[in-house]
Formats: sequence, structure tokens, C-alpha cells
Amino acid sequence: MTEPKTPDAAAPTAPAKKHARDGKSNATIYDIAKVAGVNPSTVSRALSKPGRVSAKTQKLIEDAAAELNYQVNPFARALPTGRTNTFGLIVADITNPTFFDIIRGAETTATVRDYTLVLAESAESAVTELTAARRMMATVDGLILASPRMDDDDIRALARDKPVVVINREVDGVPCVVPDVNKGISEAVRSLAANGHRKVAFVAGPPQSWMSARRWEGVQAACEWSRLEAVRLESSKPTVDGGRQVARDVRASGATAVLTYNDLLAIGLMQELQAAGMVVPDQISIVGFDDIFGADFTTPPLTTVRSPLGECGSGATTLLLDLLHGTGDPAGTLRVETELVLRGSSGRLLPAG
Amino acid sequence: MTEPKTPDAAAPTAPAKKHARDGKSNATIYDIAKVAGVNPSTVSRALSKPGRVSAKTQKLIEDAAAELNYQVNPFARALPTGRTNTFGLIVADITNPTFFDIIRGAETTATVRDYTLVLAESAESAVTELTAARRMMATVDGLILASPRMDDDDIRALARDKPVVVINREVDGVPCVVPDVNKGISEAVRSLAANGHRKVAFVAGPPQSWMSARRWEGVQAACEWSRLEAVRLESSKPTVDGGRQVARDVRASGATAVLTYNDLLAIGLMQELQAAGMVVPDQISIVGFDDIFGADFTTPPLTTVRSPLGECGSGATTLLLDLLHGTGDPAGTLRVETELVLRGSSGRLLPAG
DNA sequence: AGCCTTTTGTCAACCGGTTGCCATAAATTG
DNA sequence: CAATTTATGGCAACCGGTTGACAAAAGGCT
Repeated sequence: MTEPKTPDAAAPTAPAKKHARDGKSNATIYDIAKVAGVNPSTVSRALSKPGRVSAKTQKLIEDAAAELNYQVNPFARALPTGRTNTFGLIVADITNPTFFDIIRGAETTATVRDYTLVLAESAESAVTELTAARRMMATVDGLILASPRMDDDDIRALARDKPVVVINREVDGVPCVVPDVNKGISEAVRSLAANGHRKVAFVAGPPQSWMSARRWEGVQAACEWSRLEAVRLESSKPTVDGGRQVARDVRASGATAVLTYNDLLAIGLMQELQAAGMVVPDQISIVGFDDIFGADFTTPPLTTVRSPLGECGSGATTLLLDLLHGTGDPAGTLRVETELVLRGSSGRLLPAG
Repeated sequence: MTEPKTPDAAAPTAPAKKHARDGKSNATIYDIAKVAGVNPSTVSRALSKPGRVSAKTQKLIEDAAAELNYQVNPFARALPTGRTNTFGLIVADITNPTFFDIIRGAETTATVRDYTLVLAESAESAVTELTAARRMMATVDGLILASPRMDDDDIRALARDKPVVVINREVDGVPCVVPDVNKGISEAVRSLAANGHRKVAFVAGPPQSWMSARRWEGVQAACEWSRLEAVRLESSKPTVDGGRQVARDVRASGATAVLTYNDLLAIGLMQELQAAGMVVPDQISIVGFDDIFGADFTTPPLTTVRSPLGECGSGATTLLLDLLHGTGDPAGTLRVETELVLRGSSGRLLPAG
């Protein structure tokens, strides 16, 4: 009675003034109840609890809902229940393509299971990360931390509040998804040994990176096994730029083969060494980690220890969703395999001409 | 009185059983009101409407809030107000690095302004996109569509409901952020002309891509101006793979220079041509679009017309946020400049040997 | 002092679902 | 056919803020 009935053809091209609230604004369960001639609570039940109402009423309500093209109000639902059908993903650095695949894996899996993904980044900072995590906690059902930089204890504290899954790091008592580096690394080191290398450098990543530590351990172990000498070098940041900067240390080290914490470092390193006139792989072999997008664009294409990043993202999401639905091991670690992707940046060492 | 006071040191290493609800669960404005000795509504006002309560009460309430380390419940706030401090970003393809810069730009700007980013992808499908958009509409304050594939009308319909900003496409009546291709393209074409090229091929992107159409127009216009012949080729999909597939058409076309809809196509095309023994740029020049991550990893590094993608993402976010806060032009288009990034994949044509 | 305006806090309704409890109707059983 | 169990729908309270209306208190002015 109070609303005029021509909200549509009013002004087709005129700039829309206000945003909705009027017009075909959202129907509520009360509207449905009225149309179907039942109580709102019955509508609620019909729409969420399967089997709680009779088939007849169910149909009645569903038809009414369809007619009004009803959509639940997620906030109204979240308020009493706490369920939001949303989860958060915090990555260390959105710039880093490593996380692209993780994000993609997570987003895809989330969408399939009818969840929404909320994204944040920590800019490689532990405190930013914790802040972002805390903020998210209020609005999500669960959280995925990809390569977190904060303390184990902080992570456990978060996990006490809501389900948390960690990628690329192992935290006691928290479900994790980690690539098992050993297979890939030993393949890589064996390949280097077979090609005549005797001294291998490892360019480490951020000091707080759990994964960097694991990779260094793996490299050490594999080198020992193959009777190679292993030295560790530090990088300023795990980026292309960081790779360029570490080039002089690499040359100074006397190593003829380098494994780097990630592909970005490897690419930067290779660029810088090539710019200085070195021939890859004739004079030096370079092996990265992760097999990110673009790793095969370089010349020579980058040999790398691939982590199935997309799988990590979707695996973590699945783990989280299972946790949320009661299924699933509260603290199981999902291990995914790594493998050597042999491309052109590693190979036989040519005798110094 | 009713709650035991030792929730902490209970079982440090035992697997956390249930998730919160107990313990230091969230304080509400009612708790604050009790502590501060005022009415809940006063608390609400103190915390949201600046200046609505006296300085004294304000302080009282703030202290109480701090003590209880209160955090608003976003859902409780969203329910009556509709404000969520969240906005959605829908991209055509998460796999495509083009969008990563956009995502990054948007996320960064959003965080600064205290907004949360919700991400979804459409997998290059108009219907998936519309579905995702509709779903999001319920939970966000506004929406950013990056390279949308749906109809103008659908976009306008969405925009009638909540603020929408479009990236990489111009839609009448909707605020947009678009790179202005002309400068970059004319630089590119002039450079090609100066290097002796006479026939230029353009490899188009998805048929629904507004940007692809603009780029083709730009190429045509620039070629006309420089008196070059321009031919248009179609690609199956705007990816590296699509680039590989279009290689035979490129060779068949007789063009000595190619501009591709995006860098991915350019990279794939270059790989395939090189695999077939062609020398870039001696026998054929290749120019991409966007300057994505990795465009300079190739050999030769890719010449490309750069779009400031990160700027698009942050610009769109700013536009949206301004819109939400009443400031800002309801339908202004933000144009950002493109420029030629001259690298090694384009250059002088060598006489066929 | 008396009256008017402004400030500040309270009351109560509301946003839109969810859910425990209860009453009625239907189905099962002895 | 009565007695009991089970299926179904309704009632009302609740989640945690927000906000319009109003009253009490404070301040300003003649």
C-alpha cells in the first residue's frame, strides 16, 4: 500500500541515485512464511534442516522461496550460529607467485564446497600477520596460514579459537600441509653429483621461514650422502632482487652448483650471473624450489624442485572444511611429494677453459 | 561466579578439544555497559558515532572496552546496518598473472582503509561470473569486476544494487578503471614501423573481452597512421598454450611483427616459433600486452605494452571506497596510461637469409 | 529566576535468521 | 480401541549491535 509500484522503467539511463533498499529488495523467511502460510521457524527448518518438515510443507516453502527468489541473509544466520561459510587465507606475500597457486587451489576448492575465501597478506611480517589473523578470526569459520612467519605459540593460540591449517610449515598440534622436500632434494643433489659437481651452495630464505630451514637440512643431508660439500649463504629477501644481490657471495663461495630457497632467488641469481658473463649451466648449475609460474620462461629454463602448490592450497582447504564438519584428524599432517623438474639451468660442469 | 578460573594451564600439549565459546570468549557492548555503568546504546554510540557522547563517558567506555579487549561482532553490526566493511573482487581467471597485480593492488588498498577483500573467480565464464557476483552481493558493500565477461546490462543491474567498479572495460553508467591503450600501442607500432616492419598481426583474446576489442582497434588505428597492414588472428584461449596454438596462423599470415592480446599469448607464441627454429626478433618481432610478472624472464625478454595493473586494482578500490563514503563521481571513468616497454623481443627485421 | 536551547543518556524496537520447548496430529503398538 | 510413540509445526527467546524518539540534565539568555 505504501510503496509505489513502478520502480523499474523510471529512468533507464539516468545515473542510479541511491542503491537499492527499495525495489525487489531481499525477501526474508517471514515473507516466505506468509506466502506459504506457515510459521517462519518452519521456513527456517525447511531451508536448513533436511527432513525436519514434511515433504508437503517442504515443497510449499521451496516454491514460495523460489518465487520470491529468496536468499538467506548470511549475517542474520551468522549472528546466532557463528557459522559464516567463510574462511581466511593469509599469505606471506601476494607479490610472490608461489602463493598464486596456493590461492588458486584454495579458492577453487572453497567455491566447490560453497565457501567464500577472504584474502589477506602479511608482507612477510610476523606482527602484520598476527594482526590480520586476529582480525579475520572474528569473521571466518577457519583460517589457512600459508608460510606463516609468526611464532608456533601464536599459531597454536589461534588454533585454540577456531580451526587453523598451516601450509609450508609444521606446527605441533596444528594440522599442516607440507611438501616433503627429501625426495625432490635428493633427486636434485644426485643429479648434480652425477654431473661432476663437488661443492654446492644453498641460498637460504627468510630466517623465520620454517621451510627454508627444512630445505637447508635436506640439502645438507643429501650432500652428505652424495659426499658433496655444502655451504649455506644468506639472502636479504626471497625475491628476484634478493637473488641478484646474492650473486657475488655465490661466486665467492666457489660452489659450482647452487640451490636456492625459491625460484625467485634462482631467477635473480641466474640473471645476475649471466649479466656478469657466466654461462649457465656450463660454468654453474642453478636449481630453484617450487616451480612457480614463469620458471620455464628463462633461458635456460630453470631446473627446480617442484612443490605441488595448488595441491597444498586445495589440500589445506579440504582439511579445514573437514575439520569444520567434524570429520578429519584434529592434528594430522598432510604430506605432499616434491620432485625434481630437470630443465636447462643445471647440468654437466665444463672444465674451466 | 559460574565459570571456573583456570582455563589456561589446563593441558598445554594435549590436542585442543573444542574450539572456544568458553574461555576469554568475546565481550559484548552489554559487558562494557555493565563495567562502565552506562546503557548499551551509549556504548554503541561511543564506539561508532564520534562526538555523540561526552568526553568523560567516552573515556570511561573506551577504558572498559580496552580492559575486556572488546571487538565488535561484524555480523551483529552488519545485520541492522547492512554495512560489512568488505568488498568483493571477481577476476576472470586466477591462473592468469595479470590479475595478481590487480588483486595485490586491491588487497593493499583495502587493508589500509580497513576493508576486507573477498575473492572469487569466474573461470572466464559469463554465467559463473554472474553467479559469483550475485552470491557476493549479499555479503559485501561493493564489488570490483576485473575484466568481466558478462553483459553490460548484467553489470548495470548489479550496480543498481550496490556500488560496482569495473576494471579493464568500459560500461556506460558504471565507474570504470581502464588503461588507455592508445599511447602504448602507438609507441609500439611506431617502433615496429621504424624497424622496417610492414605487416603486423594482432592475436585477439576472448571474444567477450572488451579490452581485446579496444586493443585491436588501437592496433588498426596505429597501423593505419603508420601505413602498415594489420591483420587479425583469433586465439583459442588467452594463455601460453593458446599462444603456442596460434603460431601456425601467425606464420601463415606472413606478418613480420605480432602484437598479442596479452603477454601469456606472446610468451607461448614465442616459445613455439623458437621451437620451430625462428629467431626472435631477427625474423619476427613479438609484442605483448600488460607486462606481467615473468615477462622479462624470457629470452629475448618480452617487449610489451605495460598496463599499470597494480594501479588499476588500487585505483578501483579507492574509487569504490569513495563511492561507499559518498564522495566520488558516481560514474566517472579512471583512465590510466599505458606505455611501451621495449625489450628484446622486438626489433629490426633482418633480410631473409 | 524563568524560559529556551542544546547536550547527553535511556528505552525499546528492529535487523533476519536459529533453536529449545511444547502442543497437536498422525502413526504405531498392544 | 485405548495408549504410547513419533512426526510436525508454532511460539518465543535469542544472537549483538544500531537508531529514532524521548526525557533528563546542563548550559545560555533576557
